[in-house]
Amino acid sequence: MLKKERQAYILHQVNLHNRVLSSSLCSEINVSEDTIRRDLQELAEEGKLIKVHGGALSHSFNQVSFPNEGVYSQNNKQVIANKAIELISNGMFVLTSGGTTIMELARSLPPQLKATFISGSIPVILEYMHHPNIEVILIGDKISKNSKITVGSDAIAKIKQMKPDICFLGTNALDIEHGITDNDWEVVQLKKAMIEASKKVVFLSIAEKINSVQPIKVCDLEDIDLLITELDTNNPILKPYIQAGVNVA
Amino acid sequence: MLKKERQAYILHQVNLHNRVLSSSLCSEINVSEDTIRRDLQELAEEGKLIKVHGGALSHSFNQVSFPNEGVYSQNNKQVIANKAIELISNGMFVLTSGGTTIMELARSLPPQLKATFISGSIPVILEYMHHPNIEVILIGDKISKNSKITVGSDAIAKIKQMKPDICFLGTNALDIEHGITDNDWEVVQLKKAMIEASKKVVFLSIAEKINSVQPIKVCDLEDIDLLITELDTNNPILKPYIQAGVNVA
DNA sequence: CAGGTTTCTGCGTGTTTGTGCAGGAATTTG
DNA sequence: CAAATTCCTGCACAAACACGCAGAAACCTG
Repeated sequence: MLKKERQAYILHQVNLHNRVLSSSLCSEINVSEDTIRRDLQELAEEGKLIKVHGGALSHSFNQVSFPNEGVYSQNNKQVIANKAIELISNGMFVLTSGGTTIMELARSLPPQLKATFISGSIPVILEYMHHPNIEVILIGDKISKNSKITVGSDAIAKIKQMKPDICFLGTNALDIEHGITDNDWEVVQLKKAMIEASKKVVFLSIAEKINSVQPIKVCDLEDIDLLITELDTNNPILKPYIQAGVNVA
Repeated sequence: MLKKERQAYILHQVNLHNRVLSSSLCSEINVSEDTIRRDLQELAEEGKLIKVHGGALSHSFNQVSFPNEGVYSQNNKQVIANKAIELISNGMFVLTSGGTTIMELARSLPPQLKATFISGSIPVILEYMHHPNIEVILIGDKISKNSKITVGSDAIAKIKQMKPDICFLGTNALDIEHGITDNDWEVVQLKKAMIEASKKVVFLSIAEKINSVQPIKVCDLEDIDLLITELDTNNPILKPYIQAGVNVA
């Protein structure tokens, strides 16, 4: 990996997460900690980030601080993303839906990963495009402006032609009785096609989505190959799902 | 292998992968590392790539780095965009390529316009999405990271299924003898398909692109239904083109 | 076409840059 | 304050680089 690429990657990470640890960077990029430190120092001299003990901070971080729904939920999605990433290995074909949890997954992909990612979500695709080593395949069709995702029969047909190794789906609502449910008809059609096409179906869900129901059904619990949450696997909330035969991570 | 061929190959590789190592190039092309270095240096001086220690990077890699083409060229593009907009009316199906001139067109669309826009360029699509009244259709396929556009046989097949009312294409190089030329093979394939599919083909070109040639041919002058530049139609630069039968606006 | 000129390429020289490692100083943390 | 990180300094080594030179090819040009 070239020095400039590395620095661009670091900068990208800093701007996304507002912070970065040199230790985690050095394991992601696979270079010595010294190199990372020198990079951070250089970038700091150029004023592109703020170096601190143990890592670096985004410049914008300073004034903005914590207005949003917060680090809490963000960290949860980080945890989920990290669990999901372990399932991806080089050479895989990965199909993903849209949504903030998938975004977090896209942001956290290790830079040396070489795989092919397929999606119809514009924000997610943008994230994939920043990654140095992954191939990106965009599913085309009419764009639904509110969900920023391509929807329609062409998109569904295209998905059905594929046989991705694994499929990651964000979750809107998950319930022991009603399974996975959602509130956008067109998105549901897409998700159904994705589930059907994929060898392995993984749902990503933050805990607050568990035990809630939405009007339109996506699939049953049996169709889930793996459910990833930020919770520990022996958390009591998950117990009924495990008993119902759902694999949980 | 000739020098020009070699440099074209290098450029192609850089545009394809966003990065290139001089070591891998020299084993691919089978010339000494010095020659590669000299080529890279030359291309860097022409501003066609960014040279770094160990290889080179695509220009689009740092989206930050376009310190050139200032307000002047921007205003020119505004003029072009305004001329182009007059050709669009409500209910039309409009097919567009990517590029900065098309971006300017996308940004300048009047908010009350109700039409359907089709493109495979991610930045352009993002612009369309912000528009309140237009429908957006995204052409899917593998994303070429450097041109930020979907390329491949699927995209071409999809374009060929369409019959848009009008098609706006950015121009890389225009010459009285060689017609429209470009430097990215995959993009050229797309443009050819777009030209074939559309009822009316409009090329947008800033004056500095006129009378220049690139290695790969897109189409002849006869295939152009209308050429839009920022120049006045009786500007002497345009005269030979008008005499050759090109419609100019 | 002969002779000269320019361009292109590869090689050898020494120099610069990028990276990792070791050991001691500085810092955070409990 | 003690342990653990993290940081800095200097050093070593390999890879990449710049420069000059020489032979070969291409290209004028009268």
